[in-house]
Amino acid sequence: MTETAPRPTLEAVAARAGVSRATVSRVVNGGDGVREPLVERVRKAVEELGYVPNQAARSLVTRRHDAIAVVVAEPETRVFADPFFARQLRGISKELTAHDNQLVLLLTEGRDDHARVGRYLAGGHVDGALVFSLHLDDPLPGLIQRAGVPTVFGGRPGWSGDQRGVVYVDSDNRGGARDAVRHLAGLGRTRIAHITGALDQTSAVDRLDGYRDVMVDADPGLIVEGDFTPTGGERAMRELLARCPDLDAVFAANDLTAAGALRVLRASGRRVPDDVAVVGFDDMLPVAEQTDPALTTVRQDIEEMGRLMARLLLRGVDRRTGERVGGAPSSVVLPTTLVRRASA
Amino acid sequence: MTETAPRPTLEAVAARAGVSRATVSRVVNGGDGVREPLVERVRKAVEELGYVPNQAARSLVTRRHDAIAVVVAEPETRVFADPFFARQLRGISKELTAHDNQLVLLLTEGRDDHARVGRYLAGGHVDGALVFSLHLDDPLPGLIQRAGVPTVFGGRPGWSGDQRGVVYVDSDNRGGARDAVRHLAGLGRTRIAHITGALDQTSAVDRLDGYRDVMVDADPGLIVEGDFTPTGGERAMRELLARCPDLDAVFAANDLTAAGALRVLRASGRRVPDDVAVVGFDDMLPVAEQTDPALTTVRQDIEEMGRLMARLLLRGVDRRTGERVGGAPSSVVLPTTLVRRASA
DNA sequence: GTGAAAGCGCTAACAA
DNA sequence: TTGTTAGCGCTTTCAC
Repeated sequence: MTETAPRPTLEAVAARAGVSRATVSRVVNGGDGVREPLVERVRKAVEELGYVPNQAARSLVTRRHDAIAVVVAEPETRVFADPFFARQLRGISKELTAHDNQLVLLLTEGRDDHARVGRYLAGGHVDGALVFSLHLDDPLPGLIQRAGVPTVFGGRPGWSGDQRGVVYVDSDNRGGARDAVRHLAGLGRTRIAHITGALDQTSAVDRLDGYRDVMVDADPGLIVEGDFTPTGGERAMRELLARCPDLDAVFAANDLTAAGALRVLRASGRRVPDDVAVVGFDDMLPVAEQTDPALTTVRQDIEEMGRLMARLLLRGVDRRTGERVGGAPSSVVLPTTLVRRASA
Repeated sequence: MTETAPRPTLEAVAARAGVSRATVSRVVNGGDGVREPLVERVRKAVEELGYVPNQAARSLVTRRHDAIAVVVAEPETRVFADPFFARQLRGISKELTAHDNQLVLLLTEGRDDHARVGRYLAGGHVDGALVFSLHLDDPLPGLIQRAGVPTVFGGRPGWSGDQRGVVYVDSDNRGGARDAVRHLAGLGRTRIAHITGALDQTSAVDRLDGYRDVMVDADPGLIVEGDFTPTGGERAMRELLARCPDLDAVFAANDLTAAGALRVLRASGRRVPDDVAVVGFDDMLPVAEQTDPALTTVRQDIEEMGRLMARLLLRGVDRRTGERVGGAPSSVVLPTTLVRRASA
């Protein structure tokens, strides 16, 4: 392995097959308009030489890259506390692979990286971007919009800029929250509390809205702000218990929060679900199935979210090449399902 | 945004700065051998035009891509049950970013994808590969080795092929396991059981070896095979309890397994750590801190592993360009640390 | 130290 | 249907 053998070029294949470079190119790119016998000969030559097209040369002329960027902002937060991220990536990867696209991963660590990402996207290295932006005040979405790259967001972006043309895929956080609270109500619970998520994220806001949809005139004391962490859940639960000792149910903004709440409830001597019923959100398996009792929760199809994001993006990208697509893609909100376990 | 403005080329910058393309190229690539006033003029032109080099054109001539592939095999297993993967990626990403390299993510779903990955790597699209291969019989490592791409493995690859030149970064699984068991022994425990991980993975094998290092002539009945999952941990723990009701400690191959074991212990009426002390492995926070009692475990620096992998790879890649590096990189095994919590 | 010119490997008009 | 030809934007000798 001292010297890597030079890889064969179109030229070499053409020579071997006894045709022109153009013909080889046609065959390699689908073979339309080339007569069968030639196609066969070229295929054979490609095979024998182990020819693989040089993507750089191809991109140089086509201006396509068959690559899309996945931008994940602020990985220090939620992204690394749970396996969501990996799940979404998997969905994205599957879809991209099916369309022969590569996935370029851009992880950002705060402000300094924004410029870098902006430059990269504006630099025309990829055909589009899939962006996960978690916070309401994140400057990234705006930056990316300015870069002029086709983009699909993961989760409703909560920024205040121009919303036109923004495409996102999200779970039905609000609807899922409604289902959770209705389920608790259906169990006969009347004093249903809510521990919110970090309210600088749209998912937390939407879940709170869903709670309010059902608990139209809920005691404001039943709502406490959490932050999507177990510790936050514990603190919030203690506060709730102090404020409303008569509560008989808790809807937590996510499973991690619910896990924290569960611990405090147990420590306080409450039995779950007998005294207090608990519902989470996410169906984050390593947590939801391991709590004691196992958690009733709202499941979102994370992998499907990823797949859909990629699909929407590729559709938009195809359009660039002139392919018909029947209108601009629009956002999609995926349904959630309530998963009943032991806690409610 | 109907028509994307054509991005400025070297030519344009050259014209604006009143120099040749060659000079601009030199400045853009470090500015060596160009006199200060010119450098300044070119920099200004670049700035004003918002020039970003076309990577495709550049790669076409340099044959470098400033991109490396991260190959993750079999994402359906462990990778998606815990946040490890994300952590490693983060470490990798940081290091690559610092060296202006992009991260191309290749997720594989079983055999069908191997050919695709092999083709991609052999196709010379990237300068190197970082490979996570979890199973002993994985054909991927061999495939990749054949592709002739500089590669660093995440975790000691356990395949039976030619080991020469194989570079990997791993945690000191064996040493960490020894520490865990010694800690239990230091607590005065004598009947220390071990629930292994999935033994088709080197990490599980190494941890078992570490256990054996300390428990030189342990009762074979104290060792039960698990699979790194909570359910496997439960099953194994039940078996252990049936076989050796007198055990006073358990070293579980990972935290998930420990969590399962903990539940069974509690159900059986054992108090932890009073009756049975438990130690896990990984320090997977969302689990280790949430169990009851919180888990004493062996921490590995996952992010550092990722960073190191990237560093080793880039070093090897640089060498290609003729840069001095002082010998081929060799594998690295990172130390672990015992984290004491309540369970032991 | 700087510029002119020759490609890198490919696709896409256009001609035949 | 097939071949010829002209670049895509850049780096890199090689003159000057």
